[in-house]
Amino acid sequence: MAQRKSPTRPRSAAPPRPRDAEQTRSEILQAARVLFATRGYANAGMREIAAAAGITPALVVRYFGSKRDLFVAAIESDIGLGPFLGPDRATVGRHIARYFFSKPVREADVLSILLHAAGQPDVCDLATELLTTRVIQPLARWLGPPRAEARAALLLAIISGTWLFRQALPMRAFAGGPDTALASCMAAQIQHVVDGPPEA
Amino acid sequence: MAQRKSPTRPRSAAPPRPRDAEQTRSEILQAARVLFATRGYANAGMREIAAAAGITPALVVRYFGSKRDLFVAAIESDIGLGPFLGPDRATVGRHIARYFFSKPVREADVLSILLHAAGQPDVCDLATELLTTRVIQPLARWLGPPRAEARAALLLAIISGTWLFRQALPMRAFAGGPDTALASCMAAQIQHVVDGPPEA
DNA sequence: GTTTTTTGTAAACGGCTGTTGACTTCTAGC
DNA sequence: GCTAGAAGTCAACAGCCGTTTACAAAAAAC
Repeated sequence: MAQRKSPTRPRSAAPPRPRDAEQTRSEILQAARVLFATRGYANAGMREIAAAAGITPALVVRYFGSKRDLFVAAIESDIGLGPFLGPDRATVGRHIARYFFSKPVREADVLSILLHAAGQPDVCDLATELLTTRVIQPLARWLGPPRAEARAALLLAIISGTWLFRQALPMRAFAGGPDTALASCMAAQIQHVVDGPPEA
Repeated sequence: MAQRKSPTRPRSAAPPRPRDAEQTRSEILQAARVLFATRGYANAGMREIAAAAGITPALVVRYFGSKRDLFVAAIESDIGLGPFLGPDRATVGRHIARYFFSKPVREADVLSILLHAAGQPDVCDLATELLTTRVIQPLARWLGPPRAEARAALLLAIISGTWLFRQALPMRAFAGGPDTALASCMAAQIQHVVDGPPEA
């Protein structure tokens, strides 16, 4: 029988992962973003997240406290349309559409994560607050009158709806790249809302 | 101590529900629609659905077999934009917007249920198939060229995004009635897609 | 070289889940 | 009235969940 050198590490086939707290922490966050985005808050389990990060679920708890706190940490870092809200208003529709349709399907994204928070009692309040203060309000300020808030909300709905069917379900009709007819339709539609009030 | 007349019904304060299989079945379906729509497929439990219908979870299983089959039964009855796809194309945007913004927040709706299917491995295939065959394809036929399918997908995204933020999260910015600025913006936006290709 | 702190694992906890089988209770047919 | 079957309840199952506790190993401090 093969002798085992130590009872706690029976085989050294997998080398012991180098202990680096900072990298482990970021790997947990990355795994959480991917799984929250693709499977939703309820369906992404702690064991699944831990396995994707290559560690043990107990360690996830030790790093982030609880699943809800991990969710908060996964989305509070980067959210918002800030990079698009520059002075060039004439091409913002094309830029946004190109950005979203260039990302590969099923990639982690803050918007997907927030959409999956719908219906989860313990995180949907957080999601609505973040979407209001970090997306709708800055967008409304950038759009300006008339009907700034309504147009901002409509833009959020267009982008989120497209993103939802592309990333979360996902549907084949939304699967193409940035040169599809759908991407250009979306660009024109966004631009139409940005340019002016869609009704007198 | 108060004597109990029978061990199986200790108190007759609540009269025994009249036994009507057909009505019970429809009450289960209604409760399932409401809870699937508001809490999502994963978070709506069988016990919760049964309690909302006034019965026992075992009875739900006996009527519908499993949770997934109940989900199928709850959505397959009514789905589609059929009622709106009439010959009058000039006002369809206003009609759709008025319809959606007239429904009270948190009411059961097939669209909400389908959106909540995102990320659930056992039902999202069914959701994408239903949305494709019952919504996108009829809508594309009704719209006609050019870019029929892309425009249909975009319309689905606009409606679903608005509906998601209004019903599922829900966000205050989407909470108003059919006379709000957002409703009229949405109507104009839908009409813009229906009327013609948003880009040459 | 020894001790302390950090980084990680292993196993278990209570609680909730969908589902099942055995059991009552009401109702319709004879 | 009696009985067969439908309608419904009850208690329990196995399995998964997030979380906790106890412990091992690596790194750092002294």
